[in-house]
Formats: sequence, structure tokens, C-alpha cells
Amino acid sequence: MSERKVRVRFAPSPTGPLHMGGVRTALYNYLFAKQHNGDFLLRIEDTDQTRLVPGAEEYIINSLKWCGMSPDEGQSVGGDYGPYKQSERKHLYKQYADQLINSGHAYYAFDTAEDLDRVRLMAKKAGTANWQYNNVTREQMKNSLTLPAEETAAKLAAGEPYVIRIKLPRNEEVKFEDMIRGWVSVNTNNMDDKVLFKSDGMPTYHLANIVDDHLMNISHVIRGEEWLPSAPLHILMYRYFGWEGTRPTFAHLPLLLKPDGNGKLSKRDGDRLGFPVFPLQWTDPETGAISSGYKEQGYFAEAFVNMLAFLGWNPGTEQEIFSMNELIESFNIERVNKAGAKYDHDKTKWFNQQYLRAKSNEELTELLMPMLAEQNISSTKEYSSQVIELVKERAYFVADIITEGLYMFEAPTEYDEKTLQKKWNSEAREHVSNLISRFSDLSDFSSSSIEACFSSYLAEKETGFGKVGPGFRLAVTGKGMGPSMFEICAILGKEETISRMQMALEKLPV
RNA sequence: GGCCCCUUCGUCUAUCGGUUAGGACGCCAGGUUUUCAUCCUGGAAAGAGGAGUUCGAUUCUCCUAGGGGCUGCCA
Repeated sequence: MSERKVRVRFAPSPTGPLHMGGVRTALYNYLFAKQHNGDFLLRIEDTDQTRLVPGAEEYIINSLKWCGMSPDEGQSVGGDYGPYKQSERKHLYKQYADQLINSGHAYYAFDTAEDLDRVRLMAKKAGTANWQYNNVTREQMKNSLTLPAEETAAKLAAGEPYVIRIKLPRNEEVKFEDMIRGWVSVNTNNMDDKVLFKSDGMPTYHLANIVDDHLMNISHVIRGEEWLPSAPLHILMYRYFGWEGTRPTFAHLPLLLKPDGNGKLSKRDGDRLGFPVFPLQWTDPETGAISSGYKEQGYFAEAFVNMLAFLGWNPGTEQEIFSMNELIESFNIERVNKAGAKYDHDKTKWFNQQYLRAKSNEELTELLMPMLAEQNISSTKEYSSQVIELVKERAYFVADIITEGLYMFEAPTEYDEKTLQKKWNSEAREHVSNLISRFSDLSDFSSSSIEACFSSYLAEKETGFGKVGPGFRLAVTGKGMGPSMFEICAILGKEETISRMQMALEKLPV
């Protein structure tokens, strides 16, 4: 049973940007494939031509790429089972729908959309629950089951629009084993005769999905829980097609939920709650509205992926930081939780911080240099690296190094108001002035040397750090808090430090 | 409404019948720090409720409640 090569697919619909829930589904597919030396495919499910959004397909591909989950096969990469976009496979599906009609498992239905609307409306008015086209109501509808054969033939010959619906049996228990949920069972009386083939000549998800998974030799279907209710339908379809022997194993993933309130995480929650829901920034092609992305917000792809992996799965150990390779090794689909998980943005930030700290100063320098250039801040790699070492511990994002330590690159242009009022007085000015001359005499302007000089000054004046420190910091950095002043000054250098102190004395009268 | 799935600290979760119910995020307190951040130490914080099975249930079964999903010629 386990000789079959693992082949999984991520099959998004290009109706908009892929959100983080979708990315996690892709991730679990990817991890499962890689740990079994299998294939990870990307198939674009664009059977609903009315909902296509320009740029969405490209966005999906770019998102997977950013996350480090390149498909082995699929749209944009090719492979032996292409094409990998359903609209390009359109010609394939009709024959399979016909096969089901011929075997008595499907039928033509001629009810128009308006007919159905009317019936549903009437049912609603009559106070009955949602009307369904099922093994009871189909008797009252216009289809090849109720119409005389000649009339059906005539309608088809006349080119009258029709759909093909599956014909579900009455009162049959459909059971299947889900890798995550165990046995799931549904009675066909609670299911409806889903449309398999639409009047526009395109298959619906249900048909295209089953046909393609079969044709592409998919071994495991790992998808979101929203598909669980239609899984029994799919099970039945595999049976009716005679493909039960190679039917993929199913795994339905728990959903990602809103951090507050109820419901699944949706595209709107990001703006409402102040965090991105998309991996990459997205510009709506129609409205021009911009939705922020994790990448643009400064998250490392590894941190984003690590966070997503832990939303619904854990290794059972206390390790939380996992590289993609470690995830591939440790992932176990049977350890995926059943219940939905609320997204926690604080935890995401924490993950990013962990990754930031794990990076070497060299790596961070490479990331920082272009950001500095963008802001027209000139600096050498060597100098930047020193600043990184200094402020790294207080940063969550690479950009924080600039916002936290801007004064390391540029002399302050403004001074913290609160510190100014509380700590800047004639005494503080006096100390700064005195320190200027002390510093001028220093030949060794290292952190320890500055500290020694500073300490002896305090001793001499018989005063404490609290009397001198804040004004000193304000003069040099413009801030009321920050890293060690001695290290700041050592990195800035003697000349710059003294010049800033002099500037403060000029600009900040008491 | 119907059907299906789910239910341990605020959040993500560990526990595969016997534990002082563990960890992480966040929060609080103390320590370190001239300051802030970091870091260290400590703390508060959970088995939805009710039956049953069992010597013993967070763990197994059932019921109730709550949450989620689906209920389209959308995926």
C-alpha cells in the first residue's frame, strides 16, 4: 500500500491573492511530499471563469516561491501531466461526465438558474429549510430522469442549455478514513445531486478535481476543512468512475480562525486587526487598494513559514524553531490537530525576532545596506555591522535597526521632549561641556576607555550617573533611552561624539 | 434550520487511563541595566457541563452546551 509514489497537489483558485490559510495548506502539502520523497504539484483551478482576478495566478506562484516551496511540477514549471491549469484542460472533462451518464450515475438537467431560484424562494416562503436538488426533489424537476427519452434527446439536439448532475442513491452510508479525522460517515440522503458539468461547457470543481487528481496520479489530497462536507461526494465519484483502487487518501486540515471573535480568518481581518493576511503585498487590480504582505512588512520567509507550520501542528517536543528542512523531517500529518486555530500575531512577531537574532551580523548587514540606501543614508558595511551588533537585541525586524538606531547614522535633528524637560538644565549643560574637554584628551576612544574617563569624572564631581547620564545621552543621541552610551560613543568616534555634544550645547539653551 | 467536524491556561499546544496537567506567546512581579530593550528568576492562568465504563478519567462512550465548516451551474 505504501509503494505508491507520493504525489500531492496544491490546487488554488486564482480568484484573488492567496491568503495565509492557503499558504499553510500548501506548506503541509509540501512538507508531506518532501518527507516522502514525493512530488509537490501546483494546479490552477480556474473553472469559474467569472471569478478570475488578473494577477492572482502570478501572485500564487510568487508567494510559494517566497516561502521556499517551489513546485516540482505544475503551472509555470511544467511536467509530464500537464497542462496544469484547468481552463487549458477543458476538452478533457466532458467525456468523464458522459461516462457517468452512460453508467447511470449522472443525468442531464434542464432547469435554468431562474427555475432553481424560484423553487428555492418558494421553499423558503413555505418555511422549509434550504431546498436541495436531491434524490427526492429531482422527481419534480426538468431532467433526463423525469422527461421522456425522446424529449431529452430533442432538447440536446436543439442545443438547449443543460447541466450534468450526479445521481446519488437513496439512503446509502458513505464512509471514508481521513488521515487527520479518522472515519467520517455521511448518508446520501443528506447530500444533494451536485452539478458536475456546467452549461457553459466547464466542469465544476467536483468533476475537474476528481478527474485531474486521477489523471495526475495524485496519492494524497491534503486540503482545508471546508472540503470535508463534499468529500463523500468525491468518494462516490471515484467509485462510479471505477477508480477506487487508486483513489487518493484524504486529509482535511483545520481552518485558520480570526484572532478575535468567531469565524475563519478572512481577507478583511488584516486591515481590521492590523496585521497582514497575505504573504506578499497585493494591489487590487480593480480598486487599486493595497493589502499588506508579510514580506513587505519585514518578516523573514522562514519565520513566516515556521509560524504557519505551528498553527495546527507541533512535533511533540519543546522545540519551536524549525528550518524548512527540519520541518520536512519532523512533520507528521497524523499529528495535525483537528480543531481550528486562532491566529496570534504576537507569536508571529516573536518568531521573526528569533530568526533575526539567529542571523549573523554579516547576513543582517547585507539586508540592511539596501534599506539604508533607500533612505539615502550612507554607511559602510563595517560601520553598519557595528550598529547592528549594538541594536540587534532590541529589534524584531531589520528595519528596526534603522528606526531604533537612526542616530547612529545621522546626528539628531530633534531632541526627546520629555527628557529635555526633565533632565536638561544648566547643570546638565555644564557636565556635557566638561565631558567635551575630558573626551578631547582621550587618545584611546574605546568603550572601556570612555567609561573609565566618565567614571573618574563622576568621582571627581562627587555626583552620580543619574545626574550626568541622561543629559549626555540626550546630547549625543537626542533620545532618553537606548544602548550603552560608551559603546555608542565608541562606534560614533571621538570627533563625531564631541561635535554632537557641542551642537547640543548650541542648539539647546536652558 | 439540516448535515458534518471540533472542544486542555487569554492564544498556540503537550498528555496516546494513574502527572504537583508540561512548554511557548502574551501578561504580572523581582533581579540585571545610568535608562529602555535584551537577559535571568518567579507568578497568575486550563481539562465546557452532565451521565456512564473503570480500582482510577483530561484521556474511552453517550447526552447537553458552545465553536467551526458546508448547505451555489463558487472554489
